[in-house]
Amino acid sequence: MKSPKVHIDVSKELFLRNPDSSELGKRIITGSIDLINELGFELFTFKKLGERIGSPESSIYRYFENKNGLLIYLVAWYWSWVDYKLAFAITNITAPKEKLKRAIDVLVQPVLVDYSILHVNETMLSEIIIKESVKAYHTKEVDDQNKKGCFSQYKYVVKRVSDIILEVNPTFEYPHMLVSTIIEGAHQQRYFADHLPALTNVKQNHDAIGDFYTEMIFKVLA
Amino acid sequence: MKSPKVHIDVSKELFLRNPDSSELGKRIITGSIDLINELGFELFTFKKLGERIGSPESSIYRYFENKNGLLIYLVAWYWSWVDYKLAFAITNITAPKEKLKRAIDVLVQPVLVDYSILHVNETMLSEIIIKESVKAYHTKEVDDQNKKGCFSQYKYVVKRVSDIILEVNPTFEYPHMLVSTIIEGAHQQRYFADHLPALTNVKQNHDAIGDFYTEMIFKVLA
DNA sequence: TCTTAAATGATAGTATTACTATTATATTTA
DNA sequence: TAAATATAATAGTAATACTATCATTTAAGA
Repeated sequence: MKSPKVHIDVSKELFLRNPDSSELGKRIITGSIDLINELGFELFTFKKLGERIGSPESSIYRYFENKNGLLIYLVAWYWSWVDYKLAFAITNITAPKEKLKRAIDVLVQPVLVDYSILHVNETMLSEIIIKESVKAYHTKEVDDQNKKGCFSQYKYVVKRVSDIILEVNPTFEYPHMLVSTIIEGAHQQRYFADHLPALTNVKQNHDAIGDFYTEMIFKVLA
Repeated sequence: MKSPKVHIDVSKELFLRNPDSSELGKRIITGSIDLINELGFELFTFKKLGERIGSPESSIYRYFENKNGLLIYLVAWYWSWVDYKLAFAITNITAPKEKLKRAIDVLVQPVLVDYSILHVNETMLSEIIIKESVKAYHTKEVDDQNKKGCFSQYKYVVKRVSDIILEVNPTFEYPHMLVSTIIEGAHQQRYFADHLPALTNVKQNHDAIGDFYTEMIFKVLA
């Protein structure tokens, strides 16, 4: 449902009750983005979220099984939104290399503008993705959740960009690997730049991370 | 202290009491590697570890502040061990490209042989690193722990390989970024191959991950 | 508009987790 | 042999991660 009034849909395995369908649901999403950002995912609890939004935690449990389920929802929402941005960024572009360049930009550039679609602060959400998204799938339940389709939004983004890569170089053997390396790498390097700078190379007044990965992808495909 | 009887040292910010200095300490390490592998880090607790090794949890708390501290110790031990393997792999090699090739191999090839230095099952530990190590530094305490030097073993490995990169190409601007991208990328792709194969490209009877990253690094440096 | 169903709020309760504290008993060291 | 140190055994606490119940509000259908 991508209409001018942008609405991001995620599949129904991702929640018990659709948070998009009620006021409380929307407060849960808005509030959780705020609170995870403030406390970090480990210290974030449904109890605290309930206090923040003025509702009992038992009500939040009607929307999500647990806090990991909520994180998976946020991650899926994010990738669904990125997919929308991707589609928009490459519409009417026919030259494969230019298409790829624009796609990479969407993936590796930081989200600075707050698009504020509905009740979601995308800038803040993208920071959560950088800091916490690995925790969404590094769990014991990953295989079950994958079977249910919890990660299909992310997979779809990877597939979409992989297809562009194959337009640029149809014989390249590792398109998915290259795309997921770049996506995860860019997130990780932004995290390192903030917390473990010895693991990266940050330059003043210049987006080293974006440059590095853009350069890398074209060299690998050459 | 790298002698023929290999002994891996980690700095003393990483524990309350050195687990290497007592029988109980060694059982804590051996047992935790077993149990984290079995349960995953989330379900792993000091209580369960105590039951496994036949000691009360309060005794384990004398060695480590909490389970995150223990994970940081295991990760640091691992990188200290990798650094030893690296030093060994490149001794007496003078050609920079050959040196780099050997270093990359140490970083991206899976740990299949159980070297069984002391009480540590390195193969199992390397699986923990792949699945759980991101949780060691994706926390609210990362900056404090970094200041204390908890991650210096990892940083040292990155620096060592970065220096080889600069031997191959002295003008390359992002050596640390390239090394950490490859290390984290290789781990992540092994995880994806097992749990989210749509995000990677696995080939039968052929180490795609090793090939991909080796090829990548030389193309980027060319 | 009245009736019923559905969602929410208020409250309570449980098992587990993540610790801290205390004391007795081994074990090591001086 | 005494003194210091480490471990075991046990208990206890606050917080977490839920589940359950029931009254009340809100929304939807006839």
